[in-house]
Amino acid sequence: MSQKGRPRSFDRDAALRQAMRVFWKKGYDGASLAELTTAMGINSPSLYAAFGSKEALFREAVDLYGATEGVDIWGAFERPGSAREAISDLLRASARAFSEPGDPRGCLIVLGALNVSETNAEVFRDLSERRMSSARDLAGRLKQAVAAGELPESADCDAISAFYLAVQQGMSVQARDGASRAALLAIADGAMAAWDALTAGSGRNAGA
Amino acid sequence: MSQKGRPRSFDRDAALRQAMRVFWKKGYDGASLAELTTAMGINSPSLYAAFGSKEALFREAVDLYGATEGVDIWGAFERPGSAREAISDLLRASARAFSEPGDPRGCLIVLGALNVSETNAEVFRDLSERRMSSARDLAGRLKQAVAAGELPESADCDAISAFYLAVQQGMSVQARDGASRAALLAIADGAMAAWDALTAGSGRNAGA
DNA sequence: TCTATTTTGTATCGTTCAATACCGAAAGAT
DNA sequence: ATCTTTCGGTATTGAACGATACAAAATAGA
Repeated sequence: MSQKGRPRSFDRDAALRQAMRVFWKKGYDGASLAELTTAMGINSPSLYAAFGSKEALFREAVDLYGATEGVDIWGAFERPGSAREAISDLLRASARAFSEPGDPRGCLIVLGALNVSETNAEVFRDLSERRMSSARDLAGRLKQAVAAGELPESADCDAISAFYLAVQQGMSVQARDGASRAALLAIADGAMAAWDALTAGSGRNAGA
Repeated sequence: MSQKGRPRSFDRDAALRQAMRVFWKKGYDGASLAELTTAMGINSPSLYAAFGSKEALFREAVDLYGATEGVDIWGAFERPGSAREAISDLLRASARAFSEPGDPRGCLIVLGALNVSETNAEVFRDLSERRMSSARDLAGRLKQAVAAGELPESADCDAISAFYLAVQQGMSVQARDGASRAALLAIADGAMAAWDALTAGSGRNAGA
């Protein structure tokens, strides 16, 4: 009923998966239409008919990334367990995801567009908001732990969240530089070494 | 004696400084020749005569960045003091440099080229090597502290170095997302909260 | 003053970019 | 079987890209 004319001859989901991998590897600006259409196995008119534009295709690709890789990485936040376990699992899952053999290295949401140009301003904003949304999710999990009495009231949840997210983002950079899975896991463990001092600290500027 | 023909009518160093700021803000790929020449106040033939190519100009810009911003950030490694002070100063100086009013946010060496394309492969490699060289410098300072008896033999200097560098790299990402100076400094302090546990730990995988 | 040498500004090179016009092909609807 | 609708493939669009050809302009040395 919905299918009136000539049916599409390619798998839209499979094509989107290939596009996601190209964006993941090359970034938004670095991924050319020629490279995208080659990887997707279609011609550019088919791409525009099915996805609208390069920017719209990228948005769908990022959504798909969140629904696949993102679930692997952030899954610990849905499962029961302590806040410490959730963050440790987040970092260790990130280390594994960013060094998965056969996959592009690092995180699409972090590496997809870090420089603003005239053509990618909206894309940068979208990714930036996703990153900041992750920070809010992480802080929310910590505040929940405070409310549950798991962490002291003095814990600076926003600062702790920003710190652990910075570690995860730095792992994306080092993954691009070829860091081994063991090296990334060591970074994750190193970050968890701060947990006791961070959560027991006096909230504002515990270190120094 | 060396000046035979028509003298150059612009200040090469000043033009390079402007080029550095454009690359810093837009990245290597995102900085177009038109934008560079406009900021430098010259035409493209003058750019090519004075610097050779866009890639060669970028290399000189990164060298200048290292000789100016880099000195501010890594200065603590030349000054006397404990390894802990050196790393704390490194992170806090990074937080300040990445949020300096009037300057582009984040680090040119981290953000200049994180996606590899056909035209920037050598640029990516150059920046990647600079990042890894920083990791070696940081680890070297830690090993020096171990040799001096300041840190225990069990300290995993490479892992600690990778962790703190990841924090610094993540700070560049959050600086691009608009994080305040206070937020970046809080990340630096949060990372230092790991120091005691990291350096006293059993070398391999202290956390978890 | 004349020649050699280098820089300057204009105008443009060929390539690649994202995005379409066009038309024949392939399906459902009647 | 014919009409309508949508898709596929070829060819191409105008704009922006990095990089130069060229000739006038400006200096040093003769």
